[in-house]
Amino acid sequence: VPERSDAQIDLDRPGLPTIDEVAAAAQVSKTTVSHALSGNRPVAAGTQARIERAIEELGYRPSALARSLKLARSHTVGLIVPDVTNPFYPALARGLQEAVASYGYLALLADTGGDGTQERRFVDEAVDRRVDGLVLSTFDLHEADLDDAVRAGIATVSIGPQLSGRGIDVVSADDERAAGDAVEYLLERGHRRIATIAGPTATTLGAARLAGYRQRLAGAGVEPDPALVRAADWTRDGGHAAAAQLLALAAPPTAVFCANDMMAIGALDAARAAGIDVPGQLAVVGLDDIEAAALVTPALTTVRIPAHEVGRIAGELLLKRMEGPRTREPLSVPVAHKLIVRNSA
Amino acid sequence: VPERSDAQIDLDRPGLPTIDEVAAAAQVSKTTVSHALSGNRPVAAGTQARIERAIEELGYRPSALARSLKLARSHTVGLIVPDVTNPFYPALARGLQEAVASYGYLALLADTGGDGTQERRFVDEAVDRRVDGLVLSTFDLHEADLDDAVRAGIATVSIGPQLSGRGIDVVSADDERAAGDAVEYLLERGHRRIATIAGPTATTLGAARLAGYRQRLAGAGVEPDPALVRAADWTRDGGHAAAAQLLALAAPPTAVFCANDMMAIGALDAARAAGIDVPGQLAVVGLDDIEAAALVTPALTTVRIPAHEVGRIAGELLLKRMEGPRTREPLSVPVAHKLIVRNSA
DNA sequence: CTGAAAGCGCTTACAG
DNA sequence: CTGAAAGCGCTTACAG
Repeated sequence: VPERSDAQIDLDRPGLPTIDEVAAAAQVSKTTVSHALSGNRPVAAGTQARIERAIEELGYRPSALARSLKLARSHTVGLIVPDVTNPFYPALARGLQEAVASYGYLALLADTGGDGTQERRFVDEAVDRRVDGLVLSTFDLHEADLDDAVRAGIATVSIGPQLSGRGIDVVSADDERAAGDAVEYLLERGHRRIATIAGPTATTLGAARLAGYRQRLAGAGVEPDPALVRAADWTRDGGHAAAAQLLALAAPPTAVFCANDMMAIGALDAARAAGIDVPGQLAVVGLDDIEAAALVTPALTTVRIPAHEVGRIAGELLLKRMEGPRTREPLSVPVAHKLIVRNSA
Repeated sequence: VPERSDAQIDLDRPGLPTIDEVAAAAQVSKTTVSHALSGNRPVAAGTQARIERAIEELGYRPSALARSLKLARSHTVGLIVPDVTNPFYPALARGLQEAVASYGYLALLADTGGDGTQERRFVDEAVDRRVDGLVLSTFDLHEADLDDAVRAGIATVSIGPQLSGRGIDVVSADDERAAGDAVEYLLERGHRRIATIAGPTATTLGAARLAGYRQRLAGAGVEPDPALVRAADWTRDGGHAAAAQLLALAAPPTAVFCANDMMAIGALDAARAAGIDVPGQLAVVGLDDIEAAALVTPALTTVRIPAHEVGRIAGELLLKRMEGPRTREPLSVPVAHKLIVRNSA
């Protein structure tokens, strides 16, 4: 007669079974159950089989909470971004996710809306939950806001240079040059009256891209016109409104460099609404190369920053610190950008 | 001489201080530190002050991990959505977040890309991490996939009716009627050749909205034409491609009902690319009323499903189960939809 | 008003 | 090849 454990999934008892219940059902110690699960120590074949059957029958799922507390590693990384509806960030999230998943880490996504209070709140939350790693794409965070995270030994990487120092790794495109290259292309096409729709200039990112615009224009000996510089909030809506103002000028620009693709797509909307031909009457260049850039009409000429790769690199930097030795000089990994010529300029 | 604790933030010792270190610094037991923090028991004013000073000086942050293990509540809710770049879902996430935040819960966001494997993976992850609540906006999940979650006592709410049963609460618009009302509006405007760009018809949501289209057309005595029914993948890109096919028909439609706004915006793109006037030559109606619907040109006529409110209600259902008595009949909360007439139809 | 001790569910050094 | 026990960092029933 084959012996059958009478362990069964008990639907009356609330909660999931614990390792002790599995041990009892398989008639071994929980030490052995733990090793059967982890493979950290050899377990006799028959014992292994009994344990696996018990796990199956009880529907056992180890508590990641208890495991994390014991091991002092949560196998979780946090990703804080300003706007999940901007496809740049989900692409980055996927790159990160893929990089860390094979090492058993889960990436948690937090959307701050670019609000500094929310940014700090999520960092605190991440510290309290003892994430192992943190990737920050933030606008209003300062190094001091990360003191607890650093002290907690949380591996941290900043997307963009604004949070270097304190042992924080950085992965970053050269935003100033990327913006400059976009402007350069417009200059090459013969444009001289080139506007920009900048991001919020109080942010490091917005300032860098604006600087690239100004510097390249100056390099070409083009007189800067303050009326051609508008700041918006990185969104399509913001880009639309800023472009509408530019088009209403007595002397409107013949081209506009938008500091990200979402605003560039908004500029396309504005041109269409005003009956302005793109690129005939207004050339539009973006920055990022989100997936939608290729899909809009006209397809957007832009400078590609490889979001997925940025996420992947951030994940690899995290893994080096999470899996490797604790102290290392902070790394800064540059990411190459690339002009993508389509139909809008 | 005022006595000063010599407790200091020790930057050499890795990791955050524990409650024991705070207790030692404040010269009390950790029991008292715990109560000073929670307020669950009165603490003498002087003691409280000493503890607070020690916490401050040491930079103590309680471990949510240890707390969760002890209390068997993680104060975390998970939200699983198919596509964060569709603004409907971030809006829903914000509604959920706001509802649960005041009770001390954090909402974790997972983006599956509509992939069933990812959906199951995130549910398992949520169970392993012992989240207290789970909100599911999924396409390929079945009730059996939630057995572990239910057994773990995780409060669960489904956005849409596809996961009712097993004690799961539901918050749902009447998708069939919402779609029907969109079609009704087109009928009232005199259209008879009405196409639809449906969602994936294998999904409950896609099927319901398609059924609404068919049923209302039949009710009006309009002969159904299979050539006017196209399925796409809920994205702007998908909507663009489907609309292009519709417009290339020998007998193109005079109106199209799109099963969500993102596809409707894609249809607008396609019409523009083909030089088709909207609404003159093609009326376009969407469904959802995402923020962008009001911003596109022409502004989208659509049927509003209040994403933020859906999220809020989901949060309230969760809270009832998480904070209240364990067993209750599953609830199903209907959400009202509403036709929003703008310029595209 | 305060503390010693047990226990949440795991992992692993130590022992046999 | 396997087990008893300690311990991760908290909370709380029990006791004084």
